[in-house]
Amino acid sequence: MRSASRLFRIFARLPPGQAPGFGGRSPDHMDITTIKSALDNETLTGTTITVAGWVRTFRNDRFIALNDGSTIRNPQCVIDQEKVGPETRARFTTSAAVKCTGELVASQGSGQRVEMKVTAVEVLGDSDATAYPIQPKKHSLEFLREQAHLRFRTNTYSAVFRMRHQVSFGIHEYFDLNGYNYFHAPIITASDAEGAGEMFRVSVLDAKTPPLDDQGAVDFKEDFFGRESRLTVSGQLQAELAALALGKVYTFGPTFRAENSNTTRHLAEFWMIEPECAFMDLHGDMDLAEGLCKHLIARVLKNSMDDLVFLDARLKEEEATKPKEQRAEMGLIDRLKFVLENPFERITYTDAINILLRSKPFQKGQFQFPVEWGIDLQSEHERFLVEKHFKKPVIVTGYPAKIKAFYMRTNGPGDFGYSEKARPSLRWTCSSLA
RNA sequence: UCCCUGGUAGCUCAGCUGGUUAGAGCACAUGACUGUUAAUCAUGGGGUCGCUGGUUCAAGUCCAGCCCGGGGAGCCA
Repeated sequence: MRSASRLFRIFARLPPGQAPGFGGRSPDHMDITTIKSALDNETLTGTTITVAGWVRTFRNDRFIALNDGSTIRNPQCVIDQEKVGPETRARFTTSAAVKCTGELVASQGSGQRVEMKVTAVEVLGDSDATAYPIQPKKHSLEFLREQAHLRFRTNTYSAVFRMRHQVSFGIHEYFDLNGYNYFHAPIITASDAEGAGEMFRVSVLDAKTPPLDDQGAVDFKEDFFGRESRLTVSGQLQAELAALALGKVYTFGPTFRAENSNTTRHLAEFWMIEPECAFMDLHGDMDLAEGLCKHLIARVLKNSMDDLVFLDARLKEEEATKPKEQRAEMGLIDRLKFVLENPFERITYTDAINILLRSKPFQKGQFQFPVEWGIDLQSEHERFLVEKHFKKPVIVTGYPAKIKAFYMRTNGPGDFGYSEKARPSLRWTCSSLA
């Protein structure tokens, strides 16, 4: 292991803007080439390199399919059976850690451009085949969730986490390109953000016998901060203050909600983006939101195509098990491209209600919840607008003030009852991207 | 919290209207294999059918309660 200070000196010597790639070699293991660069960097073909990764399968007593996490692709390392004895070959079990050195040559078999002709192989870590639960086959997400320590070794999880990196990085990239300052709102706070959600309490008081005040209530003056403190549900209030001096800021950090809720869209811990901008109108707000979605999609399509192709196929398999009328019309990649290439629909709340009132599901009485001006849109209404009517992301504005939060801006005196705050109804599309 | 749905081998699942010793693929073990692509072939081991109670000559199968998972709704973002 190189020390942190040594690494820093290596980075420090590089010209600005140049990534320390070392020709595909990582800076902390100078002798090891990532599989991604071995496959993509054609100048490496014909050279001798070393790769290190975990065995996915060992075929025909001869071919190690190796994965190192840099890509979803598993190149095959071809063993010379006269040099690698049966005792060693028996250790190439699924998930064993292996280091291979050899020449990267044009593949003799079909299915890949290059393969490694191994001259030296070392098993760095054995994997007990009788105890290892992940097989080279599709597993259910429920099962993988229970194998929390091993799930990243699967194509599905590793693909998702590589893409999460691309999305997280892209969020910072987008706001930076647009002149926003990354703002860190407090995570432990006394602010309840005007009741945005149920909060987790942060306390060092003894839960069984807390100190009490004169009225018999818990005395939070005795607590760590001298007052009742909780985990943040929103950094909005602090970000607004910063925006009034810095102009443009955004938050992107952990947020906590103690809702008694059990759906895939509700997490107790999630990362939230909150841009705050001085001197911006509603149209700028909508442009910013649409631009962010498209920036992230474009970035993922550019940098994560291997992973998307895999997830696209996985989704198609799952869709095929559903009845025809329940299947999604578009695959994952097609949907991403569709969102990227088409402008988002922008309508007012009143338009949305009118569309719903004229819709087939409403007239046939298929909506579970009533539709009339003044009610809040239910999930089924938003889904109809996005999935059936417009078939693209929709932004609904101009909600009746009565059903929106008080901090949202109204259109002004005389134009009663409307909120000007954009309500990005794109969440259905966005959430299904994940 | 409500609605729907499921729980059978390590994993994914089949098991009809209740009826002999509960099956398949994968995984695992042993053997074979110098061009395989989730390799293949042969042989083998592996089960408290979620739990408890009930109906019945007989329950994986029917009934009730409970536990756990998944999907949806509400809540919320």
